[in-house]
Amino acid sequence: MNDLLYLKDDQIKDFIEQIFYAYRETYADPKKILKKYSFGTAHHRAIHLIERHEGLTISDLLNKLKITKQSLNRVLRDLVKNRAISIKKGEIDSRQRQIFLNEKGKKLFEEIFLEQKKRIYNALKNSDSDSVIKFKNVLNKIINE
Amino acid sequence: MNDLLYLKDDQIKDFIEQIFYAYRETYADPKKILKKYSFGTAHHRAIHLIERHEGLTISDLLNKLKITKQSLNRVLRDLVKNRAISIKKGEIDSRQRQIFLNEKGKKLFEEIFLEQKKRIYNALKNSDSDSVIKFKNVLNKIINE
DNA sequence: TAGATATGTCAATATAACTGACCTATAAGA
DNA sequence: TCTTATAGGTCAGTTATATTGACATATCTA
Repeated sequence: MNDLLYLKDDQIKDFIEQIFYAYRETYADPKKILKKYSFGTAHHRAIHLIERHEGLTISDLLNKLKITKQSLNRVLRDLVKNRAISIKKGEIDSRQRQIFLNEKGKKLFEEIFLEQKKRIYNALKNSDSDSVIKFKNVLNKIINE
Repeated sequence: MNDLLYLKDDQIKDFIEQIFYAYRETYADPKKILKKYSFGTAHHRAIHLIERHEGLTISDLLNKLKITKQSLNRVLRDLVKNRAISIKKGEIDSRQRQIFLNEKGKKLFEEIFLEQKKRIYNALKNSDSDSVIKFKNVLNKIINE
């Protein structure tokens, strides 16, 4: 298909394998912390996205997570019950709901992030900025393909 | 924690989000194909690793997947039943089992890979080799942290 | 031969997703 | 204003993938 080494099938297969490991390890690190709060990785992903996109709507979150609203509902119910998040009527369109982290949710996020950060931080600290920029660019191209 | 832009928390949070998207999208692509064979992503991951590491043992596979042997057993049973793989006694240590793809498994792998490859191939084809090398290096550091 | 190792399996449970159906509230267009 | 579309909530049942714990067998190693 191509004579460039980095486009050979074996290289692509390696990437597919490594993307799996990178995801699994990155999200495995904070599982002990989550368990203290009786949360799982589904809650983690939701909290992460809410922190990164404060005030996002239910459908924003559904589009990012790509799960059904029934699945998301379980997760959000748990987070509301725990007072980690608040769900408010949309300011412009009141059919919508906007999701925010409460103080408790912010603290939980920080605790999770502190643990999860280590792996990425340690991987990047010995990389030059050019490597990091190029890593980000390729990652982005993979996502947006 | 650090004054380098690419080590700021926001950047790290972005990476955590992007690693999730990259994994999800990469493994979502072949789901329709898998469904034809009544297989899921668990079977896909196993087939991928068996293809990449022909003749690997049960414990090799367990170490790569990091799931319990009970979980793996369901997956391998399905694959054996489908004649996608063969499990043979270890040549050196006959307590061990070595796993191989059959012709049917190889064809299935190729069908899955052809679909999954597109995303990675298209992402890499417009990147220079330096970007690809650096992407691989950073990914590796994340995994081995 | 005794103990350690590699694997297989039964049973119960947990987590996170799914499909399908149906409901309310609100916005937007004819 | 009436109608339809959209955003979201919820009930019920099911599926996929993982877990824990217990126990069994075969084989290697000291």
